[in-house]
Amino acid sequence: MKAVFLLGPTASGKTAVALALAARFPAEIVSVDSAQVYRGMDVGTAKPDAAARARVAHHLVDIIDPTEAYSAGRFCDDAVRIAGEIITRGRVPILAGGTMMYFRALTRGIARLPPADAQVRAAIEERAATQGWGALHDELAAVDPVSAARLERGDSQRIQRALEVWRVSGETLSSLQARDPSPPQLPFATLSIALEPSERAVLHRRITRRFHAMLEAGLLEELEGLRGRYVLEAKLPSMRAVGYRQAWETLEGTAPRSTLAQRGIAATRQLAKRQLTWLRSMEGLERYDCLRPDLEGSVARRVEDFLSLPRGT
RNA sequence: GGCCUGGUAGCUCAGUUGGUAGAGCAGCGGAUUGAAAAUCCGUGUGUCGGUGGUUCAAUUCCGCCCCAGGCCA
Repeated sequence: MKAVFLLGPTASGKTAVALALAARFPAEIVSVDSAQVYRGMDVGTAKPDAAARARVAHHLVDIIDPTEAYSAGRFCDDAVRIAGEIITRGRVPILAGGTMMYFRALTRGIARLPPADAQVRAAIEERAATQGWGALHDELAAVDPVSAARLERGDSQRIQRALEVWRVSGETLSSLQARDPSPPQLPFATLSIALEPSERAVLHRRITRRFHAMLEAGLLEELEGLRGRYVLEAKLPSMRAVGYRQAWETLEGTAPRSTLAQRGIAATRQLAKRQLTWLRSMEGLERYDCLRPDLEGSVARRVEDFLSLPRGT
């Protein structure tokens, strides 16, 4: 009853490590990635290719359309269920990815809250458009002063969520969050491996190369195709994903094609920085320099110890 | 070779009627409870191209030099 968590920023080599592990013992990979859930968004999310997916089972990849939304709450339910099924099959679940809030929701628990309500969100957004988020922050302060004190006046997304919870459930976000604070016990023992670069500059170089490769692999064309198949909007979570947002701007003509690479690379670096901030604050991780030679081998030896397996070569 | 226009933060540029300078972007640090690849908060010393001169004081005015672009030969 064991599972492996593998976390790291974008371009840190998670996929290669996960596949190397799966080559050494029977395993299945559970993606912990808020963008790889979308069907058709392959190039920009660096999804594992068909060969890798034929070799090792991948879960929580291609599970919704880009018109839909996923969430940390759904991820927790899905991941716990799927990991259990993998264990039942006699294999080891490798939960690998870079969406750190999903990891945190899984390991520290997440309060039971009402799911998103598109109508309520639209109504709140409409009011924000005329009155500004400051007014909505004031409104939140009247009903849920604890949450309001925690949130910045400009934090539109969290103010909206707190008001949404209040309107949908009649209870405040802060009281619901305080209700069952104890983290749910995961039904398996875990080893958490974090991949972090010893030199940020090297990661930046990798990001640059990778984004250029994505453009050559047809990121822009992929998005054009998606726009033909689905009714998409810029505000959808899928279209806010790094790379797709910038490509969208170019297709709409609001930002020139000539700056696409530069904008996409910057957005990716900023993502990596936020991911590294998460990792620094997380406890209970075994940290590996993702730039070290033989990263796959050293992680594999540690994981084999954890699983009490005889060592591979 | 001559004339013109530029040379200020990593990049694009603003500015100082002479008192050593500031925006956007990037970068860096942080937060993070069903949108999280999201959303938000904080963070700006840089030989003001070089060198001489004028001045109490020059990045600012003047001379020369270097570099880039343009025009004329």
